[in-house]
Amino acid sequence: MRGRPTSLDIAYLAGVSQPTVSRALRGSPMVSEETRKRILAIAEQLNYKVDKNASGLRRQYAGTLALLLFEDPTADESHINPFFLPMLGSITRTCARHDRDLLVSFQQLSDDWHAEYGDSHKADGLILLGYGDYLAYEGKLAKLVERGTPFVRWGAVMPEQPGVSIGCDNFGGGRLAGAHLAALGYRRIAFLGDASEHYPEFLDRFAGCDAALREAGGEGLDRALQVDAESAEHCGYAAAVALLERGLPFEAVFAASDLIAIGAMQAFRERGLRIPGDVAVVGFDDIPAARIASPTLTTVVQDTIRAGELLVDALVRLIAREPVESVRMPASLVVRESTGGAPAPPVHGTGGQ
Amino acid sequence: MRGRPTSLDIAYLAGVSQPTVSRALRGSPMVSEETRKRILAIAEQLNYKVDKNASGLRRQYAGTLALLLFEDPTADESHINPFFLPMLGSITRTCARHDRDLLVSFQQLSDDWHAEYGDSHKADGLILLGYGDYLAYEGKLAKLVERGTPFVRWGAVMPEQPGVSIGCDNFGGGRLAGAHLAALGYRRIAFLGDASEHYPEFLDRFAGCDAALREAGGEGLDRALQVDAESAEHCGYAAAVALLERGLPFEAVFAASDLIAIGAMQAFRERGLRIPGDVAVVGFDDIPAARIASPTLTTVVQDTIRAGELLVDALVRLIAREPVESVRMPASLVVRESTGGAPAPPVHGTGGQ
DNA sequence: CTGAAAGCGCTTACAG
DNA sequence: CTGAAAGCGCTTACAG
Repeated sequence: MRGRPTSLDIAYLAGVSQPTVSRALRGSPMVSEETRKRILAIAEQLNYKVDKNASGLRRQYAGTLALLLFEDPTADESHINPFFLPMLGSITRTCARHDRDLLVSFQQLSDDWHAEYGDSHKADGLILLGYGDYLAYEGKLAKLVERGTPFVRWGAVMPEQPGVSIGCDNFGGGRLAGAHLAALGYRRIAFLGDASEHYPEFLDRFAGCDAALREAGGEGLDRALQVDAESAEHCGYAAAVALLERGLPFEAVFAASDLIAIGAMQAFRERGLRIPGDVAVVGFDDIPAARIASPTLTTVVQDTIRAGELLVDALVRLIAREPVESVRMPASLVVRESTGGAPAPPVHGTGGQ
Repeated sequence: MRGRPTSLDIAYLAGVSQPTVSRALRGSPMVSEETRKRILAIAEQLNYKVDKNASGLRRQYAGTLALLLFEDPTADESHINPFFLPMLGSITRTCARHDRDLLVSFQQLSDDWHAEYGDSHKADGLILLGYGDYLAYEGKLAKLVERGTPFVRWGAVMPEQPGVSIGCDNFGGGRLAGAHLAALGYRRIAFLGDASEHYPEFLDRFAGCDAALREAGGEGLDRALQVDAESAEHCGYAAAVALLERGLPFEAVFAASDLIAIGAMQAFRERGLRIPGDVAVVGFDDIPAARIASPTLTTVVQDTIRAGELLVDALVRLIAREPVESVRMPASLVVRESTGGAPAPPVHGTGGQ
């Protein structure tokens, strides 16, 4: 027995045929209890593991899911959006629960990832994460559908969309933000984020906030107070600067993401504006930095842990050719100092909650 | 031609034998230029990808590296140490450059990961990341070495250590922190972190700081001002509280990691202590939050991007049975507001640098 | 430069 | 309940 043991080695030691070993190991009911036990004991002792390549080849199946994370082209190469970190953790754990391995890869939206995976049996299906220009991306989704590659993506849930999406209720989240600001008496609210069909998530957040302001009897969001920004601190910083340069009055800012909000707060602070005294700020995502920023950031929370579970569960079902629906998850609001709605926490508030 | 095309389909269309297709695709020199071109064109057109299972089975090789990230048992389930995020990005990119896939898995230190991978041909080698009790872990490393499983780990580089490690010069980093504090006139410095052989990285940071203080003519670090803490915000918070309760005077804190530092700063702030006025703080890691915290945190920088490259390069060489040495990477210090050594940055300082 | 043959280690009908 | 046989799709000596 040279090197790694094979099922044949075990068969020899157990005095049975090799297929019987295979059956016993996979828990087939067509093996006697006694034989199974003997085989399992030997396998354990030899530290035998089924060869994934052989098994995958025979079963035409990889037992692996691929997670493709798209990097914002604007982000410097070391900075993945921290929003995805807990989701990544949740995805890996859910994969383990389903007995799948997880291949992780960072991609540019422009790459040929839609061909690279799936076609090579590297992975049985794809999980697509990341912000980016949706229109540049929709075509590739359609191509995946056409080829029958199972995939799920995190992002805006829209009608007529190729494939299955899991996303948060961005409109609802935006509405929570808008209602909160309206209740505090804010009327002229700026929006930092690319609110166009290129970024449907941001657009929905914009629309939700707009709706809440109107419901509160106001005018809604003013496009003159909207500045494009992708989800990165330096974009938020630049957007805030651009907003100030327009010279229009505003009392609060709703940032399309926490990274944008944090960059904007930095710009405001450097220009001597007090937060929330001169300008209130609301973000979106509740990344860890939202609690560390000064002032701490009021923001819309998405349940990233649950999201990771839903993504993997949906993909596993898709691979099994079961029907799967897109899911829009509820969002909630957490009020912190940046909108003046909460006093400084009396007890330790950074590690928990 | 049903479903996915195989090399046989291409052979048929190209009018050659199947092995010739295989040779052409892998760039063997034993194929005429003309034949190769014809084959490549057909493969391209059919969107052919080599089946990884078949190829891996035949070559006894996975083309895959496994990244095992150990979670701090104390961290809540969604919080991976953000320090590892840029490293993860760098690792995935370096893997792509080496034409390897990356399997990612989160493990408890107690799990049987040392058997799970490698033995099953899931991966050709392991990358081990994560903080945790080193002594609980050393035995498993020795077992990996014994089995001949190629692996590299991120962590303290020590003599007589099983396997290959890539780590930063923790002693040197601690010395930079100590020298900085000494130069500012601080003498009584507390250390927050588990400075024992269970956490050799923290111990080295402690020892480096101690050495610098002595070199500056002081007494070194006082164990009475050292409080155990693992790398998490709530641990740093608790450690700072415990430190204050001891009632001993101290002027500055060297935290074994940024997460500890940020938790500690929170505790100090809540008790009305000014930073750096009443207590200066230095961290270690330079996670993104270090720049967002208020005050911004002076800290020791590790080059995580380079670290990711070194880890993958080393593992690839190990797999090829080439000799590989452990590497200790230099650390540097970035001075920010928490030690009062730097004025508030005049320009935008959050996104770049 | 190319082809016929063997085999990587499994899983799964097919017999018994 | 168990075994003999075939085959998943490649790669690689071995001939020519």
